[in-house]
Amino acid sequence: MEDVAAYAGVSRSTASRALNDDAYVSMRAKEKVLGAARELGYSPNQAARSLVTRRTGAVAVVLSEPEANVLDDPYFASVMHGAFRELSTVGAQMLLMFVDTRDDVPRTIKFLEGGHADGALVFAPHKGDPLPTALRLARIPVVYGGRPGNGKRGAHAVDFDNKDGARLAVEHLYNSGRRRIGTVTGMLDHPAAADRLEGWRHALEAVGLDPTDLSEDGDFTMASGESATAKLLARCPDLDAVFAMSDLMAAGAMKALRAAGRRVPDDVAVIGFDDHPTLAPAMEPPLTSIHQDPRQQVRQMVRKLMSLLGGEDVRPETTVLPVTLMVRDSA
Amino acid sequence: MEDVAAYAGVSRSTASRALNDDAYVSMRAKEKVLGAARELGYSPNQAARSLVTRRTGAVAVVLSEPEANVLDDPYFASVMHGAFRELSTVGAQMLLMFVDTRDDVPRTIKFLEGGHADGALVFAPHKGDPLPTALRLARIPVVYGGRPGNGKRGAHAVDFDNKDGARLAVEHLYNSGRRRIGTVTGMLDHPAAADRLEGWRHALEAVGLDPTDLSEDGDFTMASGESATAKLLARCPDLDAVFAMSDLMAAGAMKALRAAGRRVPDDVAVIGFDDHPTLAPAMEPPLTSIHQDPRQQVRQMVRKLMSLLGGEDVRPETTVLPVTLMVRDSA
DNA sequence: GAAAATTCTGGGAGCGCTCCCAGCTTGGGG
DNA sequence: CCCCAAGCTGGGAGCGCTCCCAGAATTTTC
Repeated sequence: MEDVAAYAGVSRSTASRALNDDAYVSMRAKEKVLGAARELGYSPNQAARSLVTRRTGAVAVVLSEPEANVLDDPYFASVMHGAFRELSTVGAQMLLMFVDTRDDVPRTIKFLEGGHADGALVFAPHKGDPLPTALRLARIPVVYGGRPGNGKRGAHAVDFDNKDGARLAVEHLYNSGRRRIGTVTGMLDHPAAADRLEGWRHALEAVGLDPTDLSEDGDFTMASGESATAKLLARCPDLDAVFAMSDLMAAGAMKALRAAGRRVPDDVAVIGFDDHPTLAPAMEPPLTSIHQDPRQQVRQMVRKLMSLLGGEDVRPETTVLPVTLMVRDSA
Repeated sequence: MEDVAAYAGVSRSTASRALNDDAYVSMRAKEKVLGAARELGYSPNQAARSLVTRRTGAVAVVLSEPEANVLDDPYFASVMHGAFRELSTVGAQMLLMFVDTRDDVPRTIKFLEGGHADGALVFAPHKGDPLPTALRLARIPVVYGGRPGNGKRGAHAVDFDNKDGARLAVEHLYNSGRRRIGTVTGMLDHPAAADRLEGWRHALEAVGLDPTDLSEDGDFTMASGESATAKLLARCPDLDAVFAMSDLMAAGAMKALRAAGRRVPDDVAVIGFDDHPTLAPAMEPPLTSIHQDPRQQVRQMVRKLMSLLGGEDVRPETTVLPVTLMVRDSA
């Protein structure tokens, strides 16, 4: 920077101010500095800057989820890409971290404490996940994607309206004449799955149907969707609708239904959750699904984190994003 | 650190040495320092360390690929996760960057030049991608995943044996009696697709078959696999096998075949490429595919990058990883 | 048992930047 | 015409660490 300043004929201080467009720099000086920087191919040393500003310009994106789920669920791909784009717009770098095993937790905390990142965006912590507690102790600015599992107050989060999504699904099925509406859940220690289950149950009861025996547990994978649906079918041969808590499980459900000789949607209707832009319309038949927009979720999360980092005294709360029903052919 | 040193009753220097387990520190001093650090909950300031060592401890993972592909192709999910795990083992952080548009290139370069990362792992640059050239000019240590598009010498890369994969597919199909073996390509400006196409053509010619009219261009997406297969079928109604250059396109091919009333594998055999651990076996029928191991690729890439960063004078070369044929039911 | 080698320690310098403060310049109001 | 506020500039300090070097403590060697 010294060189740039010399080349521009100003002092280090003025150069620094110009480069960071601070107040109190004359137009002339600013232009000269910027020109000099360009000509000299100068780019500031991030480490030195961080050392004094105590900001790294990086945000950690933490996926606290078993490996298999993150790998297969296209929802996470959307999240990662959305996070990158949103962080780009605020000039932040994206540090990606996976937390698969319990061993990863201390390492992640250690890292975050080391000041490598200014804050973190944490996705999908499930019930009993030690990460949120550790994070809170470490006093690191964190925004959660989805309601943090261990119902802690005082967390900043952006969630989808999972309960309402389930209601939309059930009502749509009910209105098209279905009366035996089963569900294939996600892992129930996962708040989203728990909320969807609750929404499903309430919606059934609201229209006077009995949820007993109509729920089978899955784990968000396609294979689990298939086996859960098979079990459901064995237990309730008169099943006429399946609400799967992810598109991937809906795909599994369709496989099971096909294997059992049921036609979709003629014999059994299927509704998914996620409305993944390529997966859902590509299915056979195209999947009716609860639409949620991960990009919007990430945008809100980034916004929240930024105001947190900006020192604003944001009240910790969970922002709930609406979901909608996307009707295609499967229901 | 000063505090830790004082608490341990040694000097700053000794504390630093102990923390970085340098040579020439007595056991006693080391233990005291480590103990003090633990008790005081000290964790070193990365920025200060970077400033003097000129190392950040972070590696950028760059996905130079159109958005849609990265989002949908489960191959990239495997790559990201593998990269994280491999980088973890060498204590490096993972900075994720997507390069979708031409505008992203200068920003990416700027960033890497700024010394935010020690090196980069760059995936899937296609022909005409300006990134590799820019990267070379910037003298940043880079290892490519897949052969870099613009056939530059002097690049470090880890690729799969795409030609041989195509050969394996064709030979398997030929040996099971298929004689009209079509292919659905990926984007041909993508080296992997180009190599697979060449392998397919050579293999056909090697057994005395004519590749004319039997190739249709796709772009690695499921939709393109479907439409390309439909076109292939229209042109060559006697088609009895499809070699799709990705599992996702194989899924599309199956859809098209089903729509045309062809049975798989009875009428038309289908082989994919990637052998994605959850996608391929989940298909109906389970997909025969060319198996490649992204984890192994990433491991080699990280190893290469590390020796590059370690100052070793590694000869730039493309390491070629073998692929195998995974036989399931579709062919 | 002294000299030489070896292991260990502490202080000083400096990495490249931002921030604070003092000072210098300009212009407008009393 | 002087004073004071506001706009702008430059130098000094210091962020928290690692590295270098000189010197102290310990061991080895003849």
